Amino acid sequence: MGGGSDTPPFRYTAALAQQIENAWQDRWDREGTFVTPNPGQAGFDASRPKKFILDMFPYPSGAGLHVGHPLGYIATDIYARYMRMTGHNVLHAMGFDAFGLPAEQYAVQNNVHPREAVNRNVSTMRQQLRRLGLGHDPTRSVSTTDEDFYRWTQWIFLQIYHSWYDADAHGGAGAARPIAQLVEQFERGERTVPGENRPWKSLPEAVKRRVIDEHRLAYLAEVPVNWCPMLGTVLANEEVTADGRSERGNYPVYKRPLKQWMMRITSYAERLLNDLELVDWPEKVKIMQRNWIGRSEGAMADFACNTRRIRVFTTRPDTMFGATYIVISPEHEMVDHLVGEKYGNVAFEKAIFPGAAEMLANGCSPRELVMAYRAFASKKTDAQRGEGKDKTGVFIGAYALNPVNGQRVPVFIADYVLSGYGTGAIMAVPAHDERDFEFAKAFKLPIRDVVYPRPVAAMAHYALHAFENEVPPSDWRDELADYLGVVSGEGQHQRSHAEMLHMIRSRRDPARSGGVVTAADTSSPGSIGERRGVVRSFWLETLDDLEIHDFNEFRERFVNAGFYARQGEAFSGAGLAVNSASTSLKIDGLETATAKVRVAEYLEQAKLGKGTINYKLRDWLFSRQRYWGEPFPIVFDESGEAYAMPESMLPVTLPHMGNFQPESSEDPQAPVKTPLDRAKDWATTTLDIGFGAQRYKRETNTMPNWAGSCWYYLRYLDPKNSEQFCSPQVEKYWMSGNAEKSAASRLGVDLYVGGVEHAVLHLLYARFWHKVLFDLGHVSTPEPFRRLFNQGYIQSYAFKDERGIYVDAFSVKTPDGRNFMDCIDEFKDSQGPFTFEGKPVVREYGKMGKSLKNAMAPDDICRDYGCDTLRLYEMSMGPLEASKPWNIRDIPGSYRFLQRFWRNLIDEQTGALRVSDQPAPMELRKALHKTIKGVRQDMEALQFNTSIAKLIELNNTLTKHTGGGSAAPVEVARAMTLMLAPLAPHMCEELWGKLGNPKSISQEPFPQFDEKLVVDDEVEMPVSVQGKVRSRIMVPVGCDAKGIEAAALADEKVRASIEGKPIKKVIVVPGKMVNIVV
RNA sequence: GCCGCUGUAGCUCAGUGGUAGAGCGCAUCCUUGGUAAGGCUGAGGUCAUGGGUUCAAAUCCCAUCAGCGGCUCCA
Repeated sequence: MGGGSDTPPFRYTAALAQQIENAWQDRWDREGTFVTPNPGQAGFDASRPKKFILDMFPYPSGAGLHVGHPLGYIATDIYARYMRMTGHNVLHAMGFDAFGLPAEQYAVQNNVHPREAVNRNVSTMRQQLRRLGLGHDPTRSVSTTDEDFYRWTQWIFLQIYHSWYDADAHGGAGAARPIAQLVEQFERGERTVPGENRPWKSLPEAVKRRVIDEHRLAYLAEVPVNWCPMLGTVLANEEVTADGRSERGNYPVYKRPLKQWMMRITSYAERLLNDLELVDWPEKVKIMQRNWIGRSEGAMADFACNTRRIRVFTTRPDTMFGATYIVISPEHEMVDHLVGEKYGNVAFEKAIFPGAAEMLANGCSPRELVMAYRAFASKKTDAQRGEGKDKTGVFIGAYALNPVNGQRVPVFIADYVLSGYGTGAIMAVPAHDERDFEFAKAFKLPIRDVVYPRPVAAMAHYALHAFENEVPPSDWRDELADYLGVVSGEGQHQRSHAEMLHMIRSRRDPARSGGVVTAADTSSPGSIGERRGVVRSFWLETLDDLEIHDFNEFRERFVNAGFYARQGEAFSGAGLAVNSASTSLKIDGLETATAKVRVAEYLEQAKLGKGTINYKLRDWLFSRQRYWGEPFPIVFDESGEAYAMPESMLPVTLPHMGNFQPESSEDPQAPVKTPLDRAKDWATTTLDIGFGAQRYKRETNTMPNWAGSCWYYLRYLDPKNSEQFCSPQVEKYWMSGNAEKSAASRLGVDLYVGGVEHAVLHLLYARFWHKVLFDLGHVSTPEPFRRLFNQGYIQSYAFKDERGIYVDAFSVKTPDGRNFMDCIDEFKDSQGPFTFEGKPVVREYGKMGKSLKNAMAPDDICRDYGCDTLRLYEMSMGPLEASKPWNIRDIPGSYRFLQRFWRNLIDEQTGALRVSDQPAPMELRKALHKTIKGVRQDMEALQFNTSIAKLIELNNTLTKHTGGGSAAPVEVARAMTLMLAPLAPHMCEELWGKLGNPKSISQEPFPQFDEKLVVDDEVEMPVSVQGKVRSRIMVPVGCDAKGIEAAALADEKVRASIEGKPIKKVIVVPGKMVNIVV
């Protein structure tokens, strides 16, 4: 390492780095360097602004860290160190998300109890993180599995359980309120009981209870879940593969209704959406959350059917005149009531699905077909439902009435309508919805245009109202193309479409102008302009594309409202309503947006529906049939009623179980038993929860592993508090700040760094809990995470052998027998062949990971180079947010930079400091101050790669100085050490000590720059003639445009380029460049 | 299919209308004596492609191509 026996004794080698790093890590621990006091505690400085810096909660993997994991941790550490050096109180801690499936699976596979596995893995991970020199506050570390932690997770669950969502609060924005307030309102008659005519007091207890439970933000409901009988548990959607099998074990997964705890996150949909505007997050993540919440404006409309009404949801009420049939989901509860006795004669297909034809031939009834179709549809998993887009379905032998025109339309069931979205029923508008179009085509149902974009509307107008001279045998296609060009011409859109059509048409009326457009018309619509020829040929091409050749056929399309049927695809964009009039409502000619409003108004008036807002977001399924999770603080009495346990009984501790594995079965209908059901002594208990001592059964489901990560950041603030989950004063300081600042700076965590894979679920769930706590007055900010930053992944190559199994990527050889990993650059685009133990392997590229057998442990790099080198390398790989390939060959570059810097300050032979008190030469000093300015900016913006590049450049400048035999000026040495300290803290601590400072460098102020020293007094400016750079001139910084112009024109090379031609124009941008136009 | 991001030196990336840049790698030479060492100097670019706007485009606009990510019968 670092040379042979000749290596100078005090060179910065791996061995020296290790020695320095160990010494400083010990000293940081000993002195509690990174312990951060809370308000009111000794050492707390209230005058400093706060920074709460947070990493996404890691799961303590048994596999240990690889070099990809700490990328974000190193970044937040650098940022935290920089903030400490710029006068902030910094809170930066690290805890462990140790409940959940991965921990349980690890325990099963390694045959240890999860508790033991977690303890072991946490301590390994703490060691690894410590080795990276991360300056976390060790006193604030928490684990979700600590009783002292999950006691408060249960407490928050109770807060949610004891709350309801008052949609009227805050002028309609809504807020969570204690459920006791709801009961008071009912009692005082201030609020009517939904679905009840009787006053609250006269209601039976059971009804009261049902009403209250239906309002709770945490509630029990029977919902379809992903049930995997072989694993004996429900699975989250992301744990189910595309083929409807479990990710682990590849077992079949079924949809099965189960009674589960739910969280009413849908109540918060609007606020979760709107408050995204308050936070400084990557736009990408905001978009993902918006899509997930999936707000859509539309209308509910009731289609009368027999004596009942089918309620549909649509985002396009303006197309209601084009609704030619109705589709409801196969599981829709109304199907049984609506299904007809027998089929009459119809002009469309009655049923399409495997076996349907035979059934129809045998004269099966609608009911029988419905049953058969339901069986067919339920066999498909969600994923399979989406696979083939071929439409299937069954006409149920009933008709409904279209509320806008009274038209009788057939009712179908089809699995392309999902029961969980909207009302589970749609009006089908085949001309303006792709799915409906496909279905209508398959079932031979009518497809009727009701919206045309402007050009098509113009075509329709032309087709239906053409003058004699515009139809065959005249050259009508030319006329039409010309006319379309005019209609679609620039500046025409301000006019109403109808107005414009009228104007243009009347001008072309042969009765008026003789069919000749005169030159007098050239400035008004319909005129002859310069570009008419080009525009006309464009429209002729369009007519060709639309296969418009025969006038009568063309006209027929519009007479039958069958333009899109003929086109073969739906038009789902906005345009103008057509063919949309009845005796009660007429929207022809209205723009889509206006038409939507008009139809919604009509529906409301006619009591047939109303405008409404729908969300894709569903309530959050909060139960897991697992052992390794937080128990619910809930018990059931003998009749099965649920009761919350009082706060005083928390925590409800998880019983120790030797066998904690879930029960598996091959029968998808086998009764669901959770592991905790088997803990008989625990599952049944005698308690006094306010009704005297009674026997109760405990809730034996556990919480999902999202629960702990929903609020862990709040516990970092006050980790040892045994009275509250967090004291309000402490919460207020770290989340809202001490001063009266702008709203933006009061929004919680100042920087939250983590992978984009948590863009939706974790961040949405955590925001939801935080908002509930905010509404109930437990936290001071409406949002938990003000600034979010997604670090990229470290990627690497992976190799699979013939069996498709990953092989150790570090043993893969190139064709010439070298290790692939040592020469990635050369073989980046090569196809190999690559071999592992002589056998051919296939290369892949992706995220680094243990399972891909391409992971490199940070410990190895620390051993070979020191962790300062590793930190520096990881940060200089590229922008933090970018994913980038790990390339071991680039690490020595970072290592050598540290060596060069060290050598600039330290005599490698004696180990003595080698700096001089002489002032730095002006050039060096200027370079220093420019660097300080740049590094400060880069640090704030988390652009550590560029701040490192700037420091390398400065070090190169310094090397030129010291290379001449001079010692580094102390002002440069000090400033550079301080600037490098957040990035390579151990080396800089050491140098800082040698520079005569007893205090840890982490407490020292970051260098300031002198504004005067970052500007040059002379700048070089390029002079270009006709846009080409011909020369460069030096001008003083303050020089005005005239002076610069004179200097430029005086330049010889410039004069040569001008060649005496007359000068038309001289453009001078002071400080930037001169351009001479001749 | 839809949405988003990216495309600049061999590699990883800076560069928000005004001079094409950094680090690493590579090459020459010097020091060092055999190396993942130090220093000097240097080569290396159709800024993905094609149009447009402008005195001036890597940068702004439009289209296309390639790569990556997310969502996907969401009415």
